Amino acid sequence: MATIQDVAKLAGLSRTTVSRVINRHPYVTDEKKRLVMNAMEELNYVPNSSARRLRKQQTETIAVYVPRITNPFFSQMVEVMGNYASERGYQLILCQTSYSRNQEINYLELLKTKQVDGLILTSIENEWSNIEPYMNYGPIMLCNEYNDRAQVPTVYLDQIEGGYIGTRHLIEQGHTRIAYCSGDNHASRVASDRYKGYKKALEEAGIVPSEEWILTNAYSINDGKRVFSDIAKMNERPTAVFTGSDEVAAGIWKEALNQKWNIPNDLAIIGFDDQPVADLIGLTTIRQPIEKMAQQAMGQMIDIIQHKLPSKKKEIKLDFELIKRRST
Amino acid sequence: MATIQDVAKLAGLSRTTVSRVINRHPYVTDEKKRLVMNAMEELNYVPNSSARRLRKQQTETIAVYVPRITNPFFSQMVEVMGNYASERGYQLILCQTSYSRNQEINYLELLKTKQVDGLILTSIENEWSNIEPYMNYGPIMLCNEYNDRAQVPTVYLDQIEGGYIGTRHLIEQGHTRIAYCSGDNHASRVASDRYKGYKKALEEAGIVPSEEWILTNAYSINDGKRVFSDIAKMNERPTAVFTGSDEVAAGIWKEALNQKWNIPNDLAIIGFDDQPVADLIGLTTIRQPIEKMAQQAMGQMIDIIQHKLPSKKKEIKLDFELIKRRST
DNA sequence: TCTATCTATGAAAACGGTTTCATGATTTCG
DNA sequence: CGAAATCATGAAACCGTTTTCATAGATAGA
Repeated sequence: MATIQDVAKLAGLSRTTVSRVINRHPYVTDEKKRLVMNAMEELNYVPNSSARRLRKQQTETIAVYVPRITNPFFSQMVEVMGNYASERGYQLILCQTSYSRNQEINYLELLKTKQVDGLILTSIENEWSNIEPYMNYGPIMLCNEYNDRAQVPTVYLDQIEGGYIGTRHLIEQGHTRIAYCSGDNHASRVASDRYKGYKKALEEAGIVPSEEWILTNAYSINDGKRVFSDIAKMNERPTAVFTGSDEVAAGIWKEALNQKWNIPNDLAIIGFDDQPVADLIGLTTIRQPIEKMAQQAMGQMIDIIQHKLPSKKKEIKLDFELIKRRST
Repeated sequence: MATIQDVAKLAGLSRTTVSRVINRHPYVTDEKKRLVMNAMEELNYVPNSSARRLRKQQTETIAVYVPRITNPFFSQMVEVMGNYASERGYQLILCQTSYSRNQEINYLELLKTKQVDGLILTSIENEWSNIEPYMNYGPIMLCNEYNDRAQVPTVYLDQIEGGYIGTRHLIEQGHTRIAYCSGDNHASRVASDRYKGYKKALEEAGIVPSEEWILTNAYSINDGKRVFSDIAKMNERPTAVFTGSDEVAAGIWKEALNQKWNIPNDLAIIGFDDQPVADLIGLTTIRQPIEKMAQQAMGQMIDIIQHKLPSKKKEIKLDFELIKRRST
């Protein structure tokens, strides 16, 4: 591999001048510029990024944290972030926390060793107090997940609203026995707020839900199937169910059909996210503007990095949209 | 940030000795080791990875190329690769080519600038001759896609077999009018071989397909919907359709139901990949062992990097499995 | 006991760039 | 016309590690 020294020698100039040409500094005559360009061409020279990183103390790399990339919500997020980052000359390191606190902390050490210029978290597994110390090592942002104590830029949706809109819709369809099922992450404001929204809508309508109707630990299609069985076994069955993701909703839908239930007559289902599968099976759902969120977050992050802005709270709130389909 | 020099000073030793402790070299007395450890602890020291990269000429980073991360086939692949890499101390840079030749080449420049130790390609957009030159800059592997001319390790499935198994299944179900629909990538052996398998099965059964039945450019659910409309408009309609992915199959299925067609009586559909959606909508499909592929590929790659093995052709062939469901 | 080998450590070079500083040539301005 | 500002270039310092080389003491083998 040719180094900048080789180029300099071939061009009959100093490393400094070559570096100037590479970095488009002013104060290089066109003639020398041409000499350097030719030499670079001839030697097939490419600057070594490790050296550059070391000297410039920046990596042009951004880490994105997701629980699992196979979750369509997060893969859409990453798709958009990746493309946007690439357009602006950044590359993306993917960190899958696998819903594990340890794994999240492991990956956070990345920032310490200066392997990335910044971090975007789309979910949080640990208490914020465990994450906060890492802010010393570089900018951190939240996208999707949010937290009161986190003094960082945050792109989010008010999940109280999300839970409210969905539940309200079910109530308007005449339901009073509405189950609620979600994942179960103690550190997640998304989870707790959405539940608050559900309760709020019920309270407004003067409905008191049975405790039995609150189902947790539901993330995947298979969890959805399990949730259906749980519902089917209940003495006092709900007539509708609010779910935390389209995947879980799809699992419920699938198992309900297996058992010859009629959707929505025997059970109305509302999903969350508006993933492709929702359209496929005719699922009413609450769309989150993933693309906008991802772009806003990545844009902010690059801004912060490039202008060395101090990390401070700055909330960007986006809006939901209810997508009515056949399942309610 | 504390540097190795700071640690050395605090411990009253040389940088060399500190480095030895960090890298677990022999020939350090336990006493000095303890001194160093304490100093590192006290200063909250973490080695700077840029410096280390520069000196060691390796990055502990592997780039994975996929067309789009939102395609479930590839997101599953990346999920497994990411976890496996992380276990072995490597991190993963995600490169989405967006089915674009330019984008693929752009990302290939990464390897040139030594930003990664190796490359795993799961798809190929350019002719191999355009990719080959990059082999000079570091190890490249193929996983899923394959190519005769590529002298690199390859984890793959024989897609002739894939096309054959699916088509053969439809023939065994009594179909003789079988449409074929797929993406359309000229550089892709996966695409061309699968088509060969389709033709082979038909020929064996003495069937000559109508040219009208060969549908291309189908990647997504929406493409599937379009494909259904095309089929519905045909004079000589097929009674079954072989598709290149479960997503496309799902699109066909969805639109067929919309038009009140009966699946499989009016139209049998076979998908490819066995993604979660296949189980959901009861799609017969051909399962690819994604997890195994991903692990084999990442394992090989790390081996190659760590033992500095020369890049040469080495084919690891895995097998399909037909999953029979209600759509055929 | 004398040499060869092994153990333990540090000084200095190396990795490949960018940035600072110095210097001289050229241009601008009063 | 002389001083100040601007332009153009290179030498050397610097980023923070790892690796090579040198050295000296300890141990083993003859």
